[in-house]
Amino acid sequence: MKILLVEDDPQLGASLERALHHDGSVCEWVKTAEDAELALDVSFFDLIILDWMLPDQQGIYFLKEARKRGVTIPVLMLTARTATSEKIEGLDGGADDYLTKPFDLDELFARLRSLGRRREVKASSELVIGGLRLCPDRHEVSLNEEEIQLSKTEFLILQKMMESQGRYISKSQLEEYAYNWDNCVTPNAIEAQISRLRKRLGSGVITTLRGVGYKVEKV
Amino acid sequence: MKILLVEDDPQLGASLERALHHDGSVCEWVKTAEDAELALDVSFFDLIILDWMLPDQQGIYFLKEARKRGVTIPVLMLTARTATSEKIEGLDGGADDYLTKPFDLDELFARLRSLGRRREVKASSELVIGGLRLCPDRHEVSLNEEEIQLSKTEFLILQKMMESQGRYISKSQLEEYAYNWDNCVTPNAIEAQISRLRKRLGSGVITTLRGVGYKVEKV
DNA sequence: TAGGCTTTGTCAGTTTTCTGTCAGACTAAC
DNA sequence: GTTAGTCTGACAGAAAACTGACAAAGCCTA
Repeated sequence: MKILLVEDDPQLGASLERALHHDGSVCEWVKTAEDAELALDVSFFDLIILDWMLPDQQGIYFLKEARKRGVTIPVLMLTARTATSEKIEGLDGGADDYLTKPFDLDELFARLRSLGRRREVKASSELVIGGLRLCPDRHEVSLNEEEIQLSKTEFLILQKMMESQGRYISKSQLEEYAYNWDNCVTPNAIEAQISRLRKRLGSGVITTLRGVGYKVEKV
Repeated sequence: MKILLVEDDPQLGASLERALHHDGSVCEWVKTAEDAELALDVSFFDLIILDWMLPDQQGIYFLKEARKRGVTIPVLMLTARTATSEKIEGLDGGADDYLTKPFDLDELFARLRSLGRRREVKASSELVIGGLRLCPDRHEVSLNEEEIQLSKTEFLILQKMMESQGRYISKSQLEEYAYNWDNCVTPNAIEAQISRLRKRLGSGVITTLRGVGYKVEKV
């Protein structure tokens, strides 16, 4: 895991850097918000550990700016402050987690693992709804542990529906997703695909709301 | 945001449920791991608040099992324990965040927002009046936790009425909203829709004020 | 390259569901 | 009791969705 550590306290910074290295992570340690910004522009990071107080800027302002610029990397804030109102400011400013000094290194690592895991989960992102399971990487689908063969388009459509997590998804959305608008197809193409999907998954898995769209039901 | 609250302490549970409702979230409160599992099988949630100690199972085991089964919903664990080793166990068991009792409600909300944001869950603007709940996002309606199927137009009309928050809303307003004036329909079209809505929601939910309009009553 | 198999969009016919209209009943207010 | 407004069951037209058949296209194998 590649971590950007933004901490101006030389002692804490050094020991954190050492500990992170020891933990098997790659760590870039910067001491100012300006350097942090530079680092973000230049490299890719999985995680940011951000001190609340920095010499050139409040960490929280740096964070807010970064979020505005579209940085979505998980951020764990460090601070000596324990006041709840400030924790809230931090979390609402875009932090994903929050730790008050002094803290236990092991807890820090556990929180980092938790933050990092989420990213991995998203990356591998097996989709599960009830007994239905879809693995985009492997291009596999199973229903109640039983494998089901789907064609390419059927798979795409089911994936899109499962990604929307129980929300109805319209035919035009599915069309856009499955055909990229390149191919002009009739709306009936989607209907046909849904019909074929139902034949394979059994009825009851995909429900229709007239005029709205389709969704995958928990079965 | 739809939240599953797993907490056996009746006092804490009740006050959390109230607070979450007040915050605009939909909250399903269960007291045992078994019920939590059931709830997960049946409904979709954006977030889980999980107590460490449950009557039938340790919350952490429940969580580990759920993660194994592919549940990726963010989880915030609640506990009276402050020992770091247990925090670590919680986080490594699949929790996304951790809060020790007693905690500040505002901090809890901030952490929930942070978790929800991470998931890129749009803060779904749930409409709630008494036991009636409407989620425009999911196109779902429930009355006293029981789901109710509505057609597209019925849904639109109920939504408009619920948005006007206890004020009477006239037939012509509803007509404008539901038909965009494109379709010239008789006022009776709305009356028919109201009649159908009443059939589904039960009488007493929608009241009429002659010459003025309709409103949704707290039930 | 031919033949067989699968995939998939289209068509057409069918089915399902929705929904506006009508007519007659009902109701509250005067 | 009258009247205007509202309610609701029945109905029918329309819209949306479903599905079997088919054919074009792609792919694999011999």
